[in-house]
Amino acid sequence: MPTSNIPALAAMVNKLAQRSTLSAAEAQALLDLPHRLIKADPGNYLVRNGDRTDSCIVLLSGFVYRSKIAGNGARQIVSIHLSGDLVGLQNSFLDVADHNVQALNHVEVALIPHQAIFDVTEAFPAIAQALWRDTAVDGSMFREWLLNVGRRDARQRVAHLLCELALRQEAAGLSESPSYILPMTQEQIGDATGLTAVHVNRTVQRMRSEGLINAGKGSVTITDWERLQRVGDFCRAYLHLPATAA
Amino acid sequence: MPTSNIPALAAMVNKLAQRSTLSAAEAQALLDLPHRLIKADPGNYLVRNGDRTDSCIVLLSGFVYRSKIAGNGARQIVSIHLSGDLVGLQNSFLDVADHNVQALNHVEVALIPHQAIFDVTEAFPAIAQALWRDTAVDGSMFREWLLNVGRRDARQRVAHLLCELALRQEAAGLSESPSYILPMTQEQIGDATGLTAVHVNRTVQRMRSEGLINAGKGSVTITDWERLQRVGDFCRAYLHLPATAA
DNA sequence: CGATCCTTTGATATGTTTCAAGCTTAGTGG
DNA sequence: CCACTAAGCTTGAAACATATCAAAGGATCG
Repeated sequence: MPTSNIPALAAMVNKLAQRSTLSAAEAQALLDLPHRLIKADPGNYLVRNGDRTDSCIVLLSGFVYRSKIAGNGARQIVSIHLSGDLVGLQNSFLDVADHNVQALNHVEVALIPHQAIFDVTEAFPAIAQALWRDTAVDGSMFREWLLNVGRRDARQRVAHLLCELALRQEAAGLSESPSYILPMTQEQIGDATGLTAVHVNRTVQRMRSEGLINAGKGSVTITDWERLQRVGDFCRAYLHLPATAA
Repeated sequence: MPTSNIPALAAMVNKLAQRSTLSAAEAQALLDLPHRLIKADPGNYLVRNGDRTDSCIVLLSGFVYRSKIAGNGARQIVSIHLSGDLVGLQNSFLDVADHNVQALNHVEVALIPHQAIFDVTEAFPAIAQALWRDTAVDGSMFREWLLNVGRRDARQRVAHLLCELALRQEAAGLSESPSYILPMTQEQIGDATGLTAVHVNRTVQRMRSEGLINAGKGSVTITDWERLQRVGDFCRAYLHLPATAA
């Protein structure tokens, strides 16, 4: 149960409202979506590749990641999600899940039945658009990750990942720069960037010695944001976040 | 102008109908979408990174690809599209294009105004779902490419790409296996797989000598489909195509 | 039928992986 | 609350896949 009387899905609605205009009625319809609350521990599966899902996931607290496994057993993390993110929306439209969803740390999620999503989108076309836009942004982030993994070297990849997570957490109001929580092991960072845990380790050390970041103990401090962005070839446009005052 | 009196958007409608159920009225509404026909030559840009687009692209003939450019100038191709594909749907929801769309060979495309898309989806919820599902499949393909580029070696990557294109062309009724048209240079194959043109060349030669494929002159012949799939760690599930009789 | 783009080849450089071991930290049960 | 254990981090040396550079040969298209 949430700590206060803030509705469970409030963070999700806020995030959607950042990118799409929602009337009070539409926002309320989203808040009223039926859902079931679930807790999970680090590593627990929320969805398994091949599952036939009947609901989509809204992350209420903690972090989850989506991954795929190659035939040789290698894992590729394809996205990382933070609180307020709609994770399983894609699966609402696809017969069978084509990837895994796992908890990164202790998480709380809400499961919303696909049918409830469909119903609310039929009743409110603006909601359909907002959710569809969310799916489109998801796609944009995959494209950037593809560029990251396909065409950048190890240092750039890690820097880019750290920039993205910093900005997303800040945009979601989950952290004040320059520090944020990152409950990822170096192995998981490697799985997200197409690198080995060993090489991530050496890369992070190098970045530390260069005065770019300070990482460890489940959190990251960015010591030179401007330079880290330059190193990571980071440009926020692909996140399609609203322009900030700063 | 198309060669016969088949409606320009027929291939798109067929493709959508493979994954979603559409009534006759819905199919007709899609066929009736207002559009402008455009031709383009190899390399021509249909959308540029940063563009503010007002229409989405349906590919009528030929091939296009989407790409992103890293700060150092390296290109990553993030998807390849064939005739009947809806290419710019994502951009309908995003302020500014986050990638390029370019012609691979001589192409004919239809441009449909975003507004027309919105209108038809409001009138026909089933169309909204079908298009949304198309966006979701797009996402699924990005995830698989991410796995391909991040966790497979050169031979697997190229094999996987060739399998995907073979299957998609066959599913679209554009080719009979085992041969199909592939107007990509080895450099472009490299850009799609995160490799160098030189290394693609050596990899393709090896695959040729192994009796897997026969490539050249803008087309590919798969000489051992079963083995190529195994080599490429290819599993069609992520394409979310309807099950075939075979 | 020339010019440009694409493929091929060789030699060398380099980034990243692999393997293996020691070290540190965090969590758990007695 | 300490000791034990497992998980994660760090380090080094060697192997490997892929990139880079450079140049020659083929194909394609106006």
